[in-house]
Amino acid sequence: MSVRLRFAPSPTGLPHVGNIRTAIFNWLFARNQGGAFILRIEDTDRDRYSPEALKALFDGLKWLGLDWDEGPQAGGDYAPYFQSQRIEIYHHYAQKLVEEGWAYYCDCTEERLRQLREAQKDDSREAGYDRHCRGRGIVGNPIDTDKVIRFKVPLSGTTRINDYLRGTIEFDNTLLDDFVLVKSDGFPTYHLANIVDDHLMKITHVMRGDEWISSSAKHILLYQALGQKPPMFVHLPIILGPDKSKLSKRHGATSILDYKSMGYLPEVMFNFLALLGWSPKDDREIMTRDELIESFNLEGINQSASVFDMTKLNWMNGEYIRALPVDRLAREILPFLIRQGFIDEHYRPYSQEYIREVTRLMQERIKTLADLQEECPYFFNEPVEYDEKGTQKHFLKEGTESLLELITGRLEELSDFSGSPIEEVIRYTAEELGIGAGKIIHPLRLAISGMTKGPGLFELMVTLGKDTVVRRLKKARERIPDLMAKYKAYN
RNA sequence: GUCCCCAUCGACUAGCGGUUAGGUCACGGGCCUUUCAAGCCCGUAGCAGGGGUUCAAAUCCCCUUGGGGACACCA
Repeated sequence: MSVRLRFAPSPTGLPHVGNIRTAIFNWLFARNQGGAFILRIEDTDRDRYSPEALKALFDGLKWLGLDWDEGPQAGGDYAPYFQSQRIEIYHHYAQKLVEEGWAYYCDCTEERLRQLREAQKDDSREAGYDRHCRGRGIVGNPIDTDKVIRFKVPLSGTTRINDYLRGTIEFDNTLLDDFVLVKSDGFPTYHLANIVDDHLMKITHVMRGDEWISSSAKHILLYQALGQKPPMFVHLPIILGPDKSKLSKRHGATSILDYKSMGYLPEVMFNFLALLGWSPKDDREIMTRDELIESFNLEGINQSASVFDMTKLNWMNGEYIRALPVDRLAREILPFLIRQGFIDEHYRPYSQEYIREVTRLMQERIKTLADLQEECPYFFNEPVEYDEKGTQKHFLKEGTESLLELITGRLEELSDFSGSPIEEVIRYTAEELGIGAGKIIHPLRLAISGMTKGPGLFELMVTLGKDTVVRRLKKARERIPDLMAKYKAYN
């Protein structure tokens, strides 16, 4: 029998990288085994439901290339895949459980439950529902808004869950309270809906976050009551922030779409997340989607939580960026340049060719698609200020003005403003003046870009073009007296 | 507080009784070089502690400690 895996998010917030990692593992295992990957939307919490979250979820999955064989938009033999559209199914099972004595109606008010909790807080003894209605024989209907249906947890004994990674885990039944199956709004809780659907949809492996371990005893009990065989559980270790607590909003970006807008490539997020908590057991780090599918297995999943390391993510993104064909990279960078206001949709005021050149020059110098703004604004804007350290080092020497003037004049006369003639002019001048070429190159770079780092100067000049270069050189020369005065005053 | 899970360099990890404890990121040094990157070379750095079992323990067992998670009419 082939495996059937599901990813069952609830659309209550933006898709968290932790959940996405879970989706990736499920997807990878399904693809590795030639099984099915099912997307099921657990939208039974009508208070927290958010259409934006649902859209973001689809966007995120599609961005990463996590296609589903069954689910919303795809359909499938077990449709519908929105739990909110399966209410009657849950009611049927809930009613059956009540009739068979596994569950009961409860009409305790919120107020009573609140007081109960209050009293238990001081007492510090058993927590949870006190089973007030367990023996009252209340008759009802799942749609009744003044009642809930609770599961009748055995008063003694232990429940064992079998986890693929951790073996058998035991829970004392006395620790469990009579949890709610159907809420007073008629919607099922996660516990009921999840078990019913996993059974009906013939899910073979439940791969989900670690945080579910403690509830899984309830799930086993439900499977038993329903006379069903539980699937294989694979509880995945959670993802931590740098401070080792569960990765959350306060650690910064947590939505997969945040990473998209920060300039990370989808294949990087996929590769990186796949390696967070799973290892191919060899030394590979950069792995293609196909390699990941081919290598993925349950044995490689780690048992301990792992820290989401942005530094390594940056490295990996850089690796992928460098490996990309220039044209593809330029295309990926485009939306970022537009967003940053450097160009419009038609490359104006520049050209596709210009953007391609900038991309080519910057390819090995950026870590994210958004880095151009920081790394090389001079390709799009005139430098308004000059790097401070650079200024002190390269602009304040006697003779810098005349040097710039000399070079500017010679460059202006060049009819062929390309790499080697430019280099020739500079090297010749250096020789003529009896100085190292660096003595000319550094001040020139600063004058042209305002920065002390960047692509090779000659390439940079060619890309910017003669007019721009000459204009910036003249402007820099004019400003040097001011700069000298300013820095002299400080020193 | 109760229950549960986890424990190898700062981070991600390999190791599944016998290894000089390996790789990657980061960090430090060097090479290359017009700067910054990239690339290449080298290096610093780890089995939480204590008991067992065994000829032999990072690997198996127990305890301690530490970290994390769960304790809803949320998932």
